[in-house]
Amino acid sequence: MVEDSPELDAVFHALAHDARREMLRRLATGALTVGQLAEPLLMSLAAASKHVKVLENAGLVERTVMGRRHVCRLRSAPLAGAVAWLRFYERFWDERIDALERVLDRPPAPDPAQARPGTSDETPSRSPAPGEAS
Amino acid sequence: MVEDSPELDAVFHALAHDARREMLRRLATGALTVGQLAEPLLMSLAAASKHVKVLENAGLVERTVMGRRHVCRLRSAPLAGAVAWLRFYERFWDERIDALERVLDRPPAPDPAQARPGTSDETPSRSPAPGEAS
DNA sequence: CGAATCCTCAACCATATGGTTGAGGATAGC
DNA sequence: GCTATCCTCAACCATATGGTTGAGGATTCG
Repeated sequence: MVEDSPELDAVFHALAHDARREMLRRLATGALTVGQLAEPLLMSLAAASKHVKVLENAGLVERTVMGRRHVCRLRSAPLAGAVAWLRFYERFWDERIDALERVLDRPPAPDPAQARPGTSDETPSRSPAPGEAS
Repeated sequence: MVEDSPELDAVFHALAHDARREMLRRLATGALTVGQLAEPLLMSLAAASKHVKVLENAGLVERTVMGRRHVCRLRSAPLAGAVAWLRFYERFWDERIDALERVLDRPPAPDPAQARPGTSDETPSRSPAPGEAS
């Protein structure tokens, strides 16, 4: 029942550190070596190397060894899985759409599917929410 | 320098564990007590309680103490921030790989190794990326 | 060749995570 | 009041994370 998703674990974990998000952000502008990725970060090269490995482990970075340097490229496919997971909750923040649009500096999505809060078919033992009425 | 985002750190970290994602999934169907959240998980109540606290810390769960039970409600707003961050990378997995190539360094070769950054003083071309600061 | 460069590896350290158990505070129910 | 229930807290343990330094393999350059 408790469907395990080690892949999602790895992706979210990789994103849970600012240094790694920073690396991805910079990789979005083009391939970079480990040394270049490490440069702006205030940590040793070895530490940055570990972060790269975490990203690689999550499938977010692809490494190509070119002689003595390791060139890293962004592989964003795994992020799609993360977004897919998050998308499920979009309907729940509709009450705060304004907040969402404030963060997204882009025009909001038209209207994906349903914007209604939970009324769907999926009603997994919706317990009476004890204490709801006191 | 490396702009810190403790909020994003907390959200992504909260999502990086299957038990916590499972909790959010179930909370999407309605408010649940800590005990109910813990029930399907194969761990002690105390352990589940810690997970709830992690979610709470990330702002993903709102707790209302009702007598002796703690009722948890989903607060999905922080997820919007996570999605906003991820959305930036949509262009890269959206079959618009050409966009990547375009942003890629000046060398037009498809081989990322061509991103050969100078011999001595490399100058990684920094295209505008969100929140880029170094 | 010899030296500089890029990067990983291994050892080490401090702290965080994720789990357990046991104690117990606060309520609810009898 | 007494007891059962719900949940947190504290202590403890094992392992993971995130950082350091030092050694050194592999390349590239002079």
